[in-house]
This record gives sequence, C-alpha cells and structure tokens, in this order.
Amino acid sequence: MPAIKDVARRAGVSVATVSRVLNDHPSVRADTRERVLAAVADLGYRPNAVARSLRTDQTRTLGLVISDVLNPFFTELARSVEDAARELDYSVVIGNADERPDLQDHHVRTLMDRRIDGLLVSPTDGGSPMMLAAARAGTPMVFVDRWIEDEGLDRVPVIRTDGRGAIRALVAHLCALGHRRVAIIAGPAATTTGRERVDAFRSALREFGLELHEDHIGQGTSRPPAAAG
Amino acid sequence: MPAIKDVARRAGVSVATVSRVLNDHPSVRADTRERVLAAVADLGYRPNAVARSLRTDQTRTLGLVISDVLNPFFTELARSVEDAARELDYSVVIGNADERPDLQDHHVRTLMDRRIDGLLVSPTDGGSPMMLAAARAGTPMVFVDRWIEDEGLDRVPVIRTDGRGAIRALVAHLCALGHRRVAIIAGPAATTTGRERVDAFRSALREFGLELHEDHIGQGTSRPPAAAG
DNA sequence: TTGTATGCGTTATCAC
DNA sequence: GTGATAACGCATACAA
Repeated sequence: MPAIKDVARRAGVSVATVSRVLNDHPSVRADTRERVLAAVADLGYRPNAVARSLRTDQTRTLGLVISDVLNPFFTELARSVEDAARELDYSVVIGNADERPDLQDHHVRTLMDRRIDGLLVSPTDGGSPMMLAAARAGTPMVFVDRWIEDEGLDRVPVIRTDGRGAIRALVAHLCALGHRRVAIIAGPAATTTGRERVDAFRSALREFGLELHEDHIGQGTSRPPAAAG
Repeated sequence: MPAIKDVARRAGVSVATVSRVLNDHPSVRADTRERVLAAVADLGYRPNAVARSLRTDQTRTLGLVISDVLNPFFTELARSVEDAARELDYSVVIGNADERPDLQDHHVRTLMDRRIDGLLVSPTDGGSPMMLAAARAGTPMVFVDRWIEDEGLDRVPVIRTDGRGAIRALVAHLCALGHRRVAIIAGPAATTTGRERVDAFRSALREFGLELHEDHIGQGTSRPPAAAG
C-alpha cells in the first residue's frame, strides 16, 4: 500500500505538496496539482486514515451503542444514523450492548480507545460505570431513544419519541371509538421507554375515566421472529 | 486524555518501560510494574488505539459489509460475528450496502482507508469495482452468505449455508407427505442465494417427479414489518 | 532491567 | 509556491 512519500517521489514533489493538494489547500500551482493527482491515480494511493487521525486528532467517526441489535427499531435507527453521518463524511461504528451494562461498557471503552469523535448511546437500564463516567467527563455524547436521569448528566442531549403523547393519543382515539376495556403490551419494563408508556397508559386511563385492570398491562420483547438470508 | 508520557512521568520511569508493562513484556521488575500500573490506574490512562495501530500496522478491527441491515438474517449474522470477534479481542465495523454496489464500494473504501485487518463481505449481485479489486489485490477477505464467482476470486473463502441441500430436503419432505403441488417464495432474484434456491427447487421437483408451475415460483423480500423501540 | 532514539504516515509550521 | 522538519502517541531495536 503506497504512502504519501511514494506519491511525492513519483510526482517529483515533496510530501508537503502532496498533502496540500490532498487537502485542497489554495496555494499550489495548477500544473503541480495535476502531476500529483496523476501520481495518486496511477499508484492507487489512498491516505492512511489512521495516520491522519493521529495527526489531526479527529477520526471522523461516531460511535453508536445500542441496547439490542435484534430489535428492528434499533437496526432502523442505526441505518438512519449511518445515512446522516455519511452525508457529512462521517463513519459510524456500532456496538451492541445486548441490554448488558458490562457489554455496553466494553463498547464505550473500545470506542473511546479508538478516539471516536462522538458517542450516541441508547443506554441500558441504569447505565454503566464507564459510560456514565465518560458522560460526566464531558465526552461528546447524545442519548437516543432511551435516557438516564442522574447527576451530572443534564448536559447530555436526548433524542427520543414522545411516548407519553403517543400513548395518550392512542387511548383518546380508542375511547372516542367507544371502547371501554383497553389493554397495553409495552416493551421491557427495564427500559425508560417501556416504563414511560405504562405510566402514560395509567394516566390516560385515569384522564378518560376508564377502568384500569392490572392484568391488562402486558410486557413483551421487541424482537421479530427469525428470518432467512 | 493522558498519554503514555504522562504515565511515565508519574511513575518515574521512561515511556519504554510503561509500554513494556502495558504489553506485558517479561523483562520488567515486579515493583516497577506495580508503580506503572498504579500510575495508569489513578490517571485513568487508556492506550491510544490510533497511535498503536499506526505503529504496529494492525487495527484489531474487522470490516463487515452486509447487503441489507434491515434483513434480520444479516443483523443476526452481524451479532454473531461481533461475538466471535470480541472473544479474540477484535472489533467489527459494520457497513450496510443496502444492495447498492456504489454503497458497498463506499464502505469497502472507508474500511480499507481505516486499515482494517480483514474484510467480511456478503456481496451485492455482481459485486462492485473496488471490492473486486481489493479481493484480487489480496486483501484478506471472506464472503459470507453470498459469493461471487469470477476470475481471481477463487482464493476468497466462502462461508454459507447449503441452500441447495435445504431446498431438496424440503421438497423431499413435502413429497413424502404426499403433497404434489408445491410452491416456493425465495428471496430477491438478484442474489446468489435467491437464485440457488429457485434453481434447486426446479431440480428437486424434477427429481421427485413433481409438476412445475412457473407461477408457483414467487419472490419476496427478507424484511420484517417495522416495530417500535 | 531500564533508557534513548527512531519510525510508523500524516499535517502544519516555518523557512526560502 | 514549495520544501525541510517537527510532532501526534506509541512500540521496539539498540545501548547502557
């Protein structure tokens, strides 16, 4: 794999000049630029992102730690995040915590070792030591879908859906339709989203004067049955 | 974020010594090791993987380019790959090609720029220029689930299921049950797996003397309906 | 056993 | 406009 010095040699210029055309710095004569570009082309040269990151102190990489890859919601989320990131010339590295705090920390640690520029996390219930420490230490971080309310975490932005509003709207709709016995199957209770929904459900029933049966509150997983590739 | 020199200073040793205990090199006195470890601990030092990669020329990272993240098969695959890799202290970076050759190449390029140690690819139909070039150039690569038969690619290992055998077994089973009109819904025709299955289906029908209706060969997607997070 | 010095591939600062 | 060269954080060959 050719390095910048190979390109320089072939183009008959210094590595500095090659670097300049690569980062399209203004001060480089048109014809030298051409020569460099030609050398790049026929050497099939590609800048070493590792070296570049070491030097510039940025990796153009985002970490995304999700709680469950097998949940289609998160797989769609991952896809959207990657789409948006790619648009800005960022890569995203996904870590699957599988609802396990220790695994979540493993990924946070690995990603930080790799010096990612920022971290998106849909935290497992209660968070995990390393991830909380990173957040408090000011690591660029955003919570997605789920969140954690704890000291020192108020500066971590949260991107999420309005579960409470959604549940209320659903109950309102069913109520307007004349239904009086409504039930809910929410996600795992060990998630902020799951709890929020059940809680909102109780509130909504109360608000609309519907009777609440405790056994009308169910809990499910968010995973689909398996498929074939 | 502390660097190795900070640890060295704090432990009163040289960076070389710190590096040695970090990579548990044998020749380092027990008590100095302790001192270094202590310094590491209370500085919360973590080796910079970027710098380490540049120096050692290995990233302990695998690239996994799949054709469709929204297909649960690939999401399970990704999960398994990551599990196995983690066991060996490797990370895996996933790229979603979304069945688009250009996107596939984008990911191959990005991953190679990042100097990943190896590439797992479930190629889109017909492959893509950069990915084929990489394979021919000897980039450590293995095909998963799907594959490509082309010149210079015979040294790329393929990990896949025995779709042909599976279809034959299915038809045999149905036939033994006395069924005479069997149909198939295979995956996208633009995949090796999809074509293999339809092909095997035809063969099996012939073998078992069943009549083949062309309109009994359907084609579907492998995506589940959406779910909530 | 430990320290000094070099180099990995870049970018950026300084000369010219 | 272009070229030496230092520095990024680390691992290692060589000296001591």
